[in-house]
Amino acid sequence: MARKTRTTNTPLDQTRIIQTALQLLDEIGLKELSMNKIANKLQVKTASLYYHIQDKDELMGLLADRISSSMEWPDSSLSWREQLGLWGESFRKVLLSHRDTVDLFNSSIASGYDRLKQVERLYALLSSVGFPDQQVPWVASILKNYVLGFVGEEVRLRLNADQGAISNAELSERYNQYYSQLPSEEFPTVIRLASYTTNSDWAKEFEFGLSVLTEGLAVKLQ
Amino acid sequence: MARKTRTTNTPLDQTRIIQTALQLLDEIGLKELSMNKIANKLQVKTASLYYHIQDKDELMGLLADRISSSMEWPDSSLSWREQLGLWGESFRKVLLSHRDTVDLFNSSIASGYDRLKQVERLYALLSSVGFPDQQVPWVASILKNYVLGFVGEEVRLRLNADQGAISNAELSERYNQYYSQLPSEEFPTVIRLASYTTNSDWAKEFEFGLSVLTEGLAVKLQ
DNA sequence: ACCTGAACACCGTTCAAGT
DNA sequence: ACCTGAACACCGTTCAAGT
Repeated sequence: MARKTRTTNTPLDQTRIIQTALQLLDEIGLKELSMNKIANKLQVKTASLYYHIQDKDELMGLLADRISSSMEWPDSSLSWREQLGLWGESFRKVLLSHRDTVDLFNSSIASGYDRLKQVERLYALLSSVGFPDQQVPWVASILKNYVLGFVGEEVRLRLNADQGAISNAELSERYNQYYSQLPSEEFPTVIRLASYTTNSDWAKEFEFGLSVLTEGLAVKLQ
Repeated sequence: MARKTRTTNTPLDQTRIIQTALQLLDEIGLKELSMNKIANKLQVKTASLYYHIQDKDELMGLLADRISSSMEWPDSSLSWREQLGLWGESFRKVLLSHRDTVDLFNSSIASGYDRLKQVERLYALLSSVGFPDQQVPWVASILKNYVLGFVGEEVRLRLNADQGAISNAELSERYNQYYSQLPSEEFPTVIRLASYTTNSDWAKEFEFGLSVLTEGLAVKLQ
């Protein structure tokens, strides 16, 4: 038999699996991301993945960790309001840098090094600002949930728009039509505000919400 | 052939499917809830479900709608702060009344009658308080996301506790041990606050967060 | 009109066996 | 040590066929 000259594939390891999974995530989205497809892309049988990884859940956790490792942190010489503002924008940017990250983060508990590191930094910031120990995890959780919730909704609504390759104005018009079909005695306010439920400036809306939080937190700090 | 006296099953319809699915949801949780198992519980073949329902996604939406139909609404004669406080508690109560409701709500867009009705009521409240039209959907979204995020985390952490049938003190101890394994130069704050990350009074923490939001909103209203 | 049998194209995971 | 073949117990969905 002729000796095959096919190059031996570089061996599998967690890093390579994660990297490929992340690529695939961006191509096909979280719902379509399967162990089979990841293995396929790595030119390997599915069972091989299980030598390097416990199960799909663990892989999802590693993915989330990998993504959050690219968080940038605000300079600690800034005021706490500025720091929180920049933190929020930075977190949002990270979440928008890959597909379906919000679902990914929500489906796995933060236990990896990189995600814990984010928690550490946020705790430290809040603690230095003057929040009592008991409230620090509470406040951190509020902030984290705000960003996750916001970006989750942002992505859901943007997807609706992108699917049809439609302009903002057209989308707004479509919503208007949808809502105006509703019985007007039952949904007067929804109908009246229909045009405001879509065509918004996401960055501006994000900042608005974050400032609601910081104002509220400032009151608590008094 | 002998005539079978087996009672003919009451015919399938959406309502019966939803009801059974909801029961099953509480028994086995969202991840285990499959069309097969729902059909099985109804003593019917899986394919039959598809005569009454488009697909699983639609069923999940109907489920979410059914759950949110039992929302109670605060008396509109109260102050807006009180109304928002009661609204939050009511929403939280509804979410805690069935298993995995947060994932359910997050995986389906609000389009059914009952969920839209909740939106209408919240919009109306915020509008009457004096928020400008553009901000009403923003604020509603902030409030909704706060409750969903909070309850999601509450359920996740409570589950950790219930799995081991463990007391609050024991759980806190376990967390302490877990966190103290971390390198102390890297995670000083997380380690220091370890005991506060678990044994909290959920109702109190919920109220705290909601009051942060209302204080912040009050500032915006000035 | 309502339900089913049978098939399709997938899942995640395990484990003995191969190299 | 690392990978695979083969199997297991499931998924959601479709559709011609039965009553």
